[in-house]
Amino acid sequence: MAAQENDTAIGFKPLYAQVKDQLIRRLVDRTWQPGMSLPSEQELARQLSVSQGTVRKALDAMTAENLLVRRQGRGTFVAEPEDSRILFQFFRLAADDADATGATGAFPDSKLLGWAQDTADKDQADALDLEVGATVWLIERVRLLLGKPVLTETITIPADAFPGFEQLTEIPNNVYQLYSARWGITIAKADERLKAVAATDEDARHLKCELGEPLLAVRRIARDLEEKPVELRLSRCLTRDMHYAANLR
Amino acid sequence: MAAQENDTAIGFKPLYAQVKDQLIRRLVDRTWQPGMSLPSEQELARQLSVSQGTVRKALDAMTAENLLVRRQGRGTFVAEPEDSRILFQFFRLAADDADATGATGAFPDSKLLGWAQDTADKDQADALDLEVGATVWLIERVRLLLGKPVLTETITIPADAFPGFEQLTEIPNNVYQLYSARWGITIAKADERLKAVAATDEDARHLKCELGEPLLAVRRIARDLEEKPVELRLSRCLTRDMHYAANLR
DNA sequence: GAGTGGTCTAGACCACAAA
DNA sequence: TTGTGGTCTAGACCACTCC
Repeated sequence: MAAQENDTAIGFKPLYAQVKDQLIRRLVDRTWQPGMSLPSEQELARQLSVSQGTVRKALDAMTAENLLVRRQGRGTFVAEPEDSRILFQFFRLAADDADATGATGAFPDSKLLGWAQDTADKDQADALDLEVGATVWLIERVRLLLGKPVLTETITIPADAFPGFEQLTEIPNNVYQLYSARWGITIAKADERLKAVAATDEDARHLKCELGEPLLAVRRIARDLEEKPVELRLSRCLTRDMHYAANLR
Repeated sequence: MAAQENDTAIGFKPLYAQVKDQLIRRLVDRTWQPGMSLPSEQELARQLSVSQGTVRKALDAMTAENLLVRRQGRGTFVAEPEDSRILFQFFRLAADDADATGATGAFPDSKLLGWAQDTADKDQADALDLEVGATVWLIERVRLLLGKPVLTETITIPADAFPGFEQLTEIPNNVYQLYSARWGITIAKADERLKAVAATDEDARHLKCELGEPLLAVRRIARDLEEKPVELRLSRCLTRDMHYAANLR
């Protein structure tokens, strides 16, 4: 492989980790785009001058991180942000009578309240690694399940990372699909912080609930393939007949 | 390995999965107890008549599930329910000013409110796979961080699974440690459901908060090595200066 | 120095999908 | 039939720990 013989240096990485880094680089630079198939293990091993087993270890790790999808007999593919996966991976709200895995079965509909340009305040700037005052886009939506409003969400994204955003005429339900298709941005992981809060006037209006009713507030920072924060999403969820599912292991 | 040649049968499992099952059986029957070291990979491979690579794959999987701890040069050990691991793995509440990984740094203190025997209602019975009316133990505690009450918790466990529970004179802070040491029960994973609720009279008294203040309600079902539910834990958390951390990937 | 897990290799055979 | 990923094997060398 492309010679990385730092053995005693602190920056040492095993070969398979170096291979993984190389492969992720190809995802970042869009050499391999969502849906495309990668070369076979044998071919990659030859290209990188490592054994097939080492390539496999890198591919397995990336598959575990939902970056790739492997199908026996067919090949290895770059994961796509289809509704079903995004739903399972990033939408942890489920009806109380659904099963334990956390999938709702249906993608929540969206009612767009509006979107506009703004400047980042301290909180947004910290979350997105921006300067205070940097230009951002705000998107406000109410999301519905089976026709009923279940949460409001405010999405903040840096204008710099999404050039031409102002030309959009509509915001699709699945914005991660949009980020990928329009700007080549892959959301790879997200960190969420949950709190219980009281419904404000505005919450009550949007969610048709009582003023002061307890809501689940979720603060999500979504990151791209390089762990760079690219989206801040604040949600406020009605949890009368719903719950947020988490699996600890 | 102990001959399991069902190839076309629907119950087919790869060798390494069969090996893993075998090893877990030895954890369940306490052949290997927390803190003990396992035989070396070579030795296990010989015992089970498989290659070292196959054993390794099983061991790696179990390590990923926090059942084992491997230390280069020393050996492979059965994971212990020490405070630091339990804290990191099962306690997702953190102060807002802590870092993003979800560790609080300190194990929350406990103020025991009492424990008593009771009979399982429908909800408890469903959660723990019991008959309605089965005998259970209830434990009520308030937990404190830096001296301040942050949550109340009600633990329900089946009396059958914890014989001699009535002889306890105190309940330690880390009950998973107790389950392990006293009854050989290992908590391997847990599913949590979160909701926002309003503080009741009792909540307000225990947490020194306002009546009706929004609290984060966490319903945890903890499972043993065989995925059997062994504990139901209902928590109600003050999240004014705290949050529940979740990582989505 | 002996023994352990961590990494890497090379090659075999299988199940599966597509042509 | 061909090519893919999935499994399994056998053996090498390294880094680390303990004696």
